[in-house]
Amino acid sequence: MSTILDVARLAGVSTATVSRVINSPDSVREKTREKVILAMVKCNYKYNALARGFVTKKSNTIGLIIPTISNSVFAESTLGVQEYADQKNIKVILGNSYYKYSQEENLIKVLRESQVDGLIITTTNLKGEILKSLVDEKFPFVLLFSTVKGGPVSAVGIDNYRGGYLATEHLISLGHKRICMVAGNFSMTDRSFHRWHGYKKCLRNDGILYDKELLVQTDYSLSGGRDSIKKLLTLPSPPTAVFCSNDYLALGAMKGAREAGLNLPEDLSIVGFDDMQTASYMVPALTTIRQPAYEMGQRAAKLLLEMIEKKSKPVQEMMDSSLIVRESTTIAPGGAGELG
Amino acid sequence: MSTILDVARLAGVSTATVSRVINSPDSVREKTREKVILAMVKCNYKYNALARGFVTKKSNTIGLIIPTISNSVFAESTLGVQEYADQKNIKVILGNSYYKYSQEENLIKVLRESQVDGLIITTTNLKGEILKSLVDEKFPFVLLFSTVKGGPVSAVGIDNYRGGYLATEHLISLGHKRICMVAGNFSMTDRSFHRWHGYKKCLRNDGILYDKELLVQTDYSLSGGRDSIKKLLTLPSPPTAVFCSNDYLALGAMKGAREAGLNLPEDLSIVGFDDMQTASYMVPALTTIRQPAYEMGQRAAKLLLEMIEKKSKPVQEMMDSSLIVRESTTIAPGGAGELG
DNA sequence: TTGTACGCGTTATCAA
DNA sequence: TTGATAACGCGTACAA
Repeated sequence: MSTILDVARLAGVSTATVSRVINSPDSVREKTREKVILAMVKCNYKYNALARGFVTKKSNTIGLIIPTISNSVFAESTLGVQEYADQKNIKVILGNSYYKYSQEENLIKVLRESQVDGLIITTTNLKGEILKSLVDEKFPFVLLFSTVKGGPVSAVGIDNYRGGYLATEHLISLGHKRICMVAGNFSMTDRSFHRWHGYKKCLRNDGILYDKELLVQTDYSLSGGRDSIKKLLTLPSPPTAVFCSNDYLALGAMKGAREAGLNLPEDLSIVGFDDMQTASYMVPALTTIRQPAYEMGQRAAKLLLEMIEKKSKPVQEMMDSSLIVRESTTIAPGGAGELG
Repeated sequence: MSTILDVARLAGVSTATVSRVINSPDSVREKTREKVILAMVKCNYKYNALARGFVTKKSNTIGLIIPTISNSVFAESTLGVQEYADQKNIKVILGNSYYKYSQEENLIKVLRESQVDGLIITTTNLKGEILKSLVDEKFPFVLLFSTVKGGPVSAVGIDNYRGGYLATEHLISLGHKRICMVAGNFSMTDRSFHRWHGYKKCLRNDGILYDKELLVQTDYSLSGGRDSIKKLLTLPSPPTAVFCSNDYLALGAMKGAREAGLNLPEDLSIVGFDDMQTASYMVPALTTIRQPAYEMGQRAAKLLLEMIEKKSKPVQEMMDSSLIVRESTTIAPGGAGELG
């Protein structure tokens, strides 16, 4: 593999000149430039970005840590990050934490050793020591899908509490009183926890007694949704509606409910969370809380690159989320809702 | 940011000794080691993997190029690659080509400049010049989702021709005669092209005249599937079955068919391709050709790392694919199939 | 077991 | 406009 030194020798110039034709072609006389370029093709020269990073102390690489790429909402946000980074000629190294804090810790360590210029993290543990140390060392990073309010941390996210509230409110407006929740494990994600808080608060505001039997925590999987709803449907007084803290759980719940002999949506109204790309193609089409995952990824990338570039101050950005009503929710059996 | 030199000074040893503590701790006396480790924590030393790569000429990083992370089959394969790489302490830089060859070319260039040790590519253009140049320069890479037979290229994939054949055979065995195909654009992916070949050949072998009106090419999207099937259903002699070259198209086709007033699966049998994670949760559950995407990712990573390590010979690996019969296919209306 | 000294490919500074 | 050269942080012969 030839280097600028080889090129320089072949062209009869110094390495500095070769470097100049690469980085600021205008600063070198046309005649010389042509000589150099010719030499470059002659020895099939390939630029070494790593060596550059070594001296400029910039790798032009950022790290992106997500729970798992197989959840499509994170695939969407990843796409947003990538597209923005791409357009700024920044590479992105992807790592999955699998919702495990130890894995997240390790990824951060490894990525920093690789001299990434910054980090975008969908964290599993907002209170973790590792995030504190990033702050202490003024290492640029932004949290994604996580809204911390105030403090020295950049973040982009939505109001998960409000999302949970909206979902529940919708169900109540349809006349539902027995509303259960299938939630992602609180220990894995505080987003799910906040959605549950919104759910609980809404019930309370509408004078519905919170029944802790109506909450099931599970892992974010299709089968988790299916098994959870089946369990809930065996309760002495079974629910007529369910709020699932993501769309996979909702899709699983649809299957579970059908397997339990229910008709959808008549016998069970279902609300999801995320609005994944296939949500409107489900049967029945899924009512859900939309999260602009792609845009969030883009914003996070923009914020991070600004922090790296201009050493700008931490910013928390709250994106809009909204209820998308489709076919999976309907009036409660027996009791009439606002529509009845 | 402190370096081994700082650590060395603080510990009163040479940089070589610090380096040894990091890379082969056993080769240094315990007493010395302790001194060094103490010094490391004292100055909050962080290892610089980039500098190491610079001297060892190994970045311990590989590049992964896929069409788009928002297709869940590529998310699965990406996960496979990542998990294998992770376990070998290799980082993965991810890039999306969006099915565009120019983008793929550019990614390869950028990743090589970043000194990745190798590349895993789900290519959009098997005949492209850039792949040839990788071969010529003996740069380690393996193709994923692409089986080239023989030649100096490593690849892991499935037999797409056979997949198309199996899908069609299944439909024919159910008594279908008007079988259409909704395919991903052949210009974007030769996988789709090979599946179509299998489809065509199977029709021919069973004495069914191939009707080119029954083929629609579209982009790999939900709406592409929906719109395509709607168009096909307006044919004078509409199809009773459809083979879609991936599961997104199939899901879209389900929606389109319903919107056209059909009952599923009675009025239209649908076969997909990939067996994405939600396939069995669709309504009706999708009959499809299973592709072991996760395992393929793992194999590709293993192959690549072996090539990098041992300079091993190129290998083509064909993974198993199989027909998974679920609920979306049934006996042809009117005509009785084998089951009738 | 430990230290010295050089090299890796590039940029940046300063001088010409 | 161009050249000479130091510097970046680490690994590794080779020497001690």
